[in-house]
Amino acid sequence: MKNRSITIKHIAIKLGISTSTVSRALRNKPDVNPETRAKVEELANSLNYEPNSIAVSLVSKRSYTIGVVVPCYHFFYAEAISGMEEFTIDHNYYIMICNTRESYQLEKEIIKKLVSKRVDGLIISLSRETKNYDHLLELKKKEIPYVLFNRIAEDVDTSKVCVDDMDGAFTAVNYLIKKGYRKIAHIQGPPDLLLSQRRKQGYLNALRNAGIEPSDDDIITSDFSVKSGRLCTEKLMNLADKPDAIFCVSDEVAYGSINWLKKNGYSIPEQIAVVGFTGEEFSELIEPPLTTIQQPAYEVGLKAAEVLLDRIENKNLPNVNIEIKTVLVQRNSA
Amino acid sequence: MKNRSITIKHIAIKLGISTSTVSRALRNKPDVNPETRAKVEELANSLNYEPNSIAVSLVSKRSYTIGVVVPCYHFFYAEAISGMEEFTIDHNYYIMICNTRESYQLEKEIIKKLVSKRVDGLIISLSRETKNYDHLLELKKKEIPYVLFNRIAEDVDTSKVCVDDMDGAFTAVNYLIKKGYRKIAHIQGPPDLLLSQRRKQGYLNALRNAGIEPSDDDIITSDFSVKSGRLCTEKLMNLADKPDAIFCVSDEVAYGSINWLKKNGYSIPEQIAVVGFTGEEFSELIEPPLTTIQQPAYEVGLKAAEVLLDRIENKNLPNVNIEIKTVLVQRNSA
DNA sequence: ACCGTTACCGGGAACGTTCACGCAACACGT
DNA sequence: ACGTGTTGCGTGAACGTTCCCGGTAACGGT
Repeated sequence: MKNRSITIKHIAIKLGISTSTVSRALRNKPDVNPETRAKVEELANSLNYEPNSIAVSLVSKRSYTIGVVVPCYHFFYAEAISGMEEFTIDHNYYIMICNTRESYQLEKEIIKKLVSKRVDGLIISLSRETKNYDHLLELKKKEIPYVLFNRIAEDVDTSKVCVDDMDGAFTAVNYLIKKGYRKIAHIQGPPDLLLSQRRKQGYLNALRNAGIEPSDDDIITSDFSVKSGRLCTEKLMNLADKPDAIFCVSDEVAYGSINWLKKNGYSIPEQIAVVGFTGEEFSELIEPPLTTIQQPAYEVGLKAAEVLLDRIENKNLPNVNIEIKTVLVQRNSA
Repeated sequence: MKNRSITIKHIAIKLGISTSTVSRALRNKPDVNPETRAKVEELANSLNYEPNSIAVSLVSKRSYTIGVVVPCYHFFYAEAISGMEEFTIDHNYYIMICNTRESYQLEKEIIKKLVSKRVDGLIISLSRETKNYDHLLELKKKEIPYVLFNRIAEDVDTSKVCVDDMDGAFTAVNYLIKKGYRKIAHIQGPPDLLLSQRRKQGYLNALRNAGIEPSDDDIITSDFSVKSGRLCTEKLMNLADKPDAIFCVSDEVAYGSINWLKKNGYSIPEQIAVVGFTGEEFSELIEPPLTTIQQPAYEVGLKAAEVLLDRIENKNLPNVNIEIKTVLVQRNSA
């Protein structure tokens, strides 16, 4: 009582022809009589035949599957994954998603497993712990194409897709300056992350560009969370020389910041302005609606998928380094 | 210059033994001399050998992959998928995620493709358009286990995991009644969705339970979006007999509702109360923080994965129908 | 009558594993 | 001397495809 799904062989036997002819007929290859082709197609249809893609993969050495490795399921990644999925499905690829939970160890294991599952390529956003890139070099050695996105590493030789963080930060801070704010603080992300560094650099550039000398006291480190947004804001507001504006590394940090400020009687944006970075769907729903730098997450995912698929189909395409521009969304928090 | 990854055969040849011995050695099977086993393991390690899981799948007829089909990438699904992924990865399964974008046609095609990819099972949340279940019956016929979650269909014979919507809605409305609200309106979801019906039923039950006769005018239909929350609220507040509380089918609808109410000068919760359903992360950040029914999305996903994996490992387990309880989160909007 | 071409089809190997057998070698007890 | 076990290993088929190669038959041209 074996649960055999129907194969090319069944069709061949039933029609009294060989499996190779059936195979040819089904894939619209030449060298098959139109009549036999019709008969094969008819039978295949009526039997609801579906080729076993495992077997196809074994011979073609292509799985039409790509591995996606993210460090968490933050809003940004959900959006980005949505973009990847939409692009890949239209090109007949499927995505396999894994979460490293910010662990370098897990990241290594997961990538290894995905390779053993013979994915055709990988789209990776590095974990917060990742400082060593040997596991990525291994991919290069095995000639498995991969693209880094969002959390990238500068000195890894591969294609990358991310947002122009420096430019986004510059725009945000510049906007604050134009609005008349002068004492602008920055709640930065984990300092070892490239995107944190870049956003901070944009912040510094904007200040210096306006002739304002940044102070170290005005830069404080968060971990992206709402809670740390609250904490950092508290510290900032206990400074002798209080800021009149805060540029936050992420929307969530900004939520925390606004939350603390309101609770402690500050009026936004009159007494103090807050600007975020991400452009979450909800940023417009909080009170006051958040002025923020919108990252096109969906587009980042889609682009990453596009770059990868190109490199899968054509292995010797050169690497690209795509930085997608952000857009400033002006609302009422600044 | 073929990019051959290393196989069991290479190891066999290099060691002068047969592939079956290597296979046995690597999988800790009996019938192999400890010495040869050691040699095999050593060589495999030094060559960084990873079994080709495609080939393994072909013979074992197991892919250790499960297909996840969702209608959109809403917050709830992102959370649920996170739960699935965490559970499955720990059991050495991988998930393949596809988005039907609320289309019945796409849902059918995607499921068919996933089957041809030989997934070991499926976790499905139905599209809004799905009224015909033939594609699910097809799965049953092929003996591919699948579980429905969240957007389930009552008359399909399979395992299901969802939230106890009726109970959640009852709790929410009952809470409003206890708080003294009497004229409670309901912004419902698309009426053909089972979860809409159940939440509405919970709402009705709570009212009748308190001796309040519900009025048809107080029930109005949304599509889950923030925008429709605004629209529905506007209609409700233009009624001759205005409600003093609104029970919303989702948090997003509640955001829209609150948004409209504030813009039009209503004070919450004094003049009118709003209660949501979902328990998004952001529901506590809006003004006023939203009282809502928290759906444990992560847990739903995890449970769905657990139920499916059980049924994959043991095909003749009976179906289960799991309803996970929600919890009322009391905040300031009611 | 001969040869070349074309159209159609089948045989068999290959992809990288696993698995059921079978077999040799040796040990043990009678 | 004989049977009986046990240990360790190899052979070959199987999983469901694709692909290379070769073969046959028919046809047309000289």
